[in-house]
Amino acid sequence: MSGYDPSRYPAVAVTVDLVVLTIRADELCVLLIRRGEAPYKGRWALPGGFVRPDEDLDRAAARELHEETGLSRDDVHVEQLATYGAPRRDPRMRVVSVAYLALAPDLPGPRSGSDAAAARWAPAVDALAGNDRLAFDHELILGDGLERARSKLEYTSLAAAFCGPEFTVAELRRVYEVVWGDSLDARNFHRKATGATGFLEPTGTTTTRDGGRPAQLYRRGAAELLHPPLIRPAHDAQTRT
Amino acid sequence: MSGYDPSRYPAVAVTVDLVVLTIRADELCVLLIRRGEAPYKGRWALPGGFVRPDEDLDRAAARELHEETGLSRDDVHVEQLATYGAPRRDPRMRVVSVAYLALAPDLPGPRSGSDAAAARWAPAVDALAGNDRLAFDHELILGDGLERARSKLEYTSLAAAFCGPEFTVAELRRVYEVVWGDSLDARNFHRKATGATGFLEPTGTTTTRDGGRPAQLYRRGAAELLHPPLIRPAHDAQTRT
DNA sequence: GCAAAAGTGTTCTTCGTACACCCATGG
DNA sequence: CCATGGGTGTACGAAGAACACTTTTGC
Repeated sequence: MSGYDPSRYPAVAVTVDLVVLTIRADELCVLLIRRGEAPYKGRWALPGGFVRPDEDLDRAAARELHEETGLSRDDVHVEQLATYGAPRRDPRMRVVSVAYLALAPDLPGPRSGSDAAAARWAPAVDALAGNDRLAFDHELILGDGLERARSKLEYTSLAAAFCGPEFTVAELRRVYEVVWGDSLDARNFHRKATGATGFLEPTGTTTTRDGGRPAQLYRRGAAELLHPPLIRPAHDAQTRT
Repeated sequence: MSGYDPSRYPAVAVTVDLVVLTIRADELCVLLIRRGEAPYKGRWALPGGFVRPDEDLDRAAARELHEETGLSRDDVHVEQLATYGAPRRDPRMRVVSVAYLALAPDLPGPRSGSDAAAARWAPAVDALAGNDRLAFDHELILGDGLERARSKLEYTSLAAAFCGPEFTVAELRRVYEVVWGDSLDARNFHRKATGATGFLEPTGTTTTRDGGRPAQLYRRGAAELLHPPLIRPAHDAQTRT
């Protein structure tokens, strides 16, 4: 890194953009904001905003998340996804955007925040392949976020971030089924999920909210990584050479 | 993203930093540059530099890599690692750095580029835990890079990026052993590596450069992801509950 | 009782591991 | 012919998939 010459390296704006995912009505949904200003006025976009002068990137992401959803970092899993900086991705000026992935439980309470003209939860697949394209390169970002979420469910305890503080094994299984778009054997899933060390912590109480026999309630355990992992069904896709 | 007001959001500089890894003499090594200017003058740092006004981030990383090593993108695997933007990580000004991970084969040819005062390949573990600390937050970045490399070897064909264009199974195995710091059963490794679909493509020729019976030479195959993956030995670390 | 969902047991197969063994070269 | 590493065969045990079966609720 040599000396910094402002005339040679003009100002760059740094933003954070959020891929906020949740599960509503057995669908994987992403939070979208309708843009109230040009460019892309009226189009849907991922929530986000400028990083403030003395603000860490993670903090900026948490702040934006709170502004748009009212959620705090304790309720939601947030992690950095990737950074997007193509020269003309924003027509106004050079904008480098650090994207974050957030996984939230389905929140029945208040949703929209302050400055957003309109916000909605859109089914993730519709947002990716729908008729009205997202603003900027946000479909690219969303695609990367979905891929990250899908693969991280396999080897981390992240699926629990989609559930409330207490949940049943069946509710957890629905998370996997919705995110992977695949059905799983309830019996084997139960064994694997309860068998993975540090994944689930029984609360001792039960619930019948899913119907049928009362189910044990669990909290998320301390483990971040799953041993052994839950493997996504192979779907016998390719056979090469 | 609301309107942009330069007085409220002052200039931010964006740089790329590179974690360039290679294997030399059975050690995982990282490329370091000695800084010729303040801050951290005289200290070792990861190679990197400012992103140019009309330059994509990936392109900036490739350019810096070429400047420092002479390597082009065809020889080396390069991928984005993460972005670091703590407010005071650079004492001069706000600098957001997009870090890249590069995996290169051991190059016997020319090494140092143009503007680097001094460059060296340092064993990665020494650079992380050595007596002279790296400049800026580069130890944090290096640590993340090493972790990424180690885990990606399991489920991608990335290990081949450490080898030359043609290599033997034993040479590939050495890569895994060095990166993971573990010894692997040569016979089982052979079966798994040659059995993974699209991982290795036999050239038809053999070599005796490793001694003993001639070994088949391979090129990297088309597959990016390994099916099935090569699993890192468990080392029977934890046994819980 | 019946439907519905939770949870357990069992069988079969597949896969990882350990290691015996043979192959092809250089010296 | 012997040392060295390449490569194959095999046996055993662990883990995953499929599914029969029992348990406990609501209606």
